[in-house]
Amino acid sequence: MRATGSLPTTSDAAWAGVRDRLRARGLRWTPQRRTLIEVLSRSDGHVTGAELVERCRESDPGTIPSTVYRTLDVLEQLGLLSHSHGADGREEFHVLPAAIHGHLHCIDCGTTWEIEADEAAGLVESLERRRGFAVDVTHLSIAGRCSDCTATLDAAAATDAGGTGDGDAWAS
Amino acid sequence: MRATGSLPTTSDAAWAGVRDRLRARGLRWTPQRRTLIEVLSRSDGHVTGAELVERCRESDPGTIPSTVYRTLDVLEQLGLLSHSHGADGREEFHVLPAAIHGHLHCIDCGTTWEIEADEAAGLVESLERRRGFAVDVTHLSIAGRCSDCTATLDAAAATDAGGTGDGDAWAS
DNA sequence: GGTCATATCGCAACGGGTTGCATTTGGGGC
DNA sequence: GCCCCAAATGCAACCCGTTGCGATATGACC
Repeated sequence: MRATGSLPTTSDAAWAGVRDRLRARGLRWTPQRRTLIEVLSRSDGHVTGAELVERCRESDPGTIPSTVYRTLDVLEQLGLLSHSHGADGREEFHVLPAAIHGHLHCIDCGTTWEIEADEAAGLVESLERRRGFAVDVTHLSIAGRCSDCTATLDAAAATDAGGTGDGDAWAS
Repeated sequence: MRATGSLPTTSDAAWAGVRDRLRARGLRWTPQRRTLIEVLSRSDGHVTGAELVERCRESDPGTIPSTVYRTLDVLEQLGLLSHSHGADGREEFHVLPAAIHGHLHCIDCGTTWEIEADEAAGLVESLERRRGFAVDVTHLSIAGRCSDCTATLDAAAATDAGGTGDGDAWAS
């Protein structure tokens, strides 16, 4: 595990100032926070809370979940990450959102895709105009079935004509 | 609590055939399911899982959570309800969805609104066309700030010019 | 009415996440 | 270098929901 100096999946630069940004707000720089930041700086942008706890434990076996979650809240307030909920409702953290974006979630294969703000722009504007509702795009998580899984499913249906049958009410 | 014959918030008719629909599929009609159905038939359309467990306990103190959740799954397969996740990721059940619809969720006041399929149609079509992704509109839950809360917030900001300041990255 | 397969139940343990509170500790001020 | 207070930690209990499994009971068939 030691990863002597490489594997920087997200830009290290962005994390460099965290300590000072915390201090500037009267918040503190602690070993536990340092551990989490290090884990985050190595992550590829999409992680669940439980995964983060797990990875923190790799560096510091004494890691306590509540500490991690509380720190994640703080970092979210600093704008260093955002979270949404997967199709199953579990927390999913998005590290260093370079651009404001939402997520697409395939209920069959579980894959996640990002959707850029402009893809949702129509919806956002329409809700804003018609209801004055300001959508939090970063929290937006859309469930459904991806093209691959739809194809697989169609093929299966064609083969054993009859198939599973149920629960596809929404796949118009 | 006996509600001798009234308080039917959702159409009773829709629930009448449940027993037979279950049987037709080789599923069973049990006292526990009867209890849950009765609770659902009195509900106003939007409930959390925990609320349902709680209300079932009112009629039958011996109610076990896992039984309730499992029955909810079954009913969802029958199309009698659908679920999504609130802004906090908790399960939210939508009873007897008369029309396919998604939900809007104010992160400040917690109110929920329904959005009809056509309001999301633009998004749905665009995702279908551009990615072949079939959106599950019934599971769609959009977080953001409603017009009232936005107004309140703006007023507050105008007053003590400075305000809370943070975390509003998305309220473009 | 009795038999039997199996759907469902009850229960207990678990997983992810949150909360309240006593204790510790960062770090600014002296 | 030391003091002090608020921020943060650790811990324990809790909440919501899920899962595995042995025990029970529905309801189809006779």
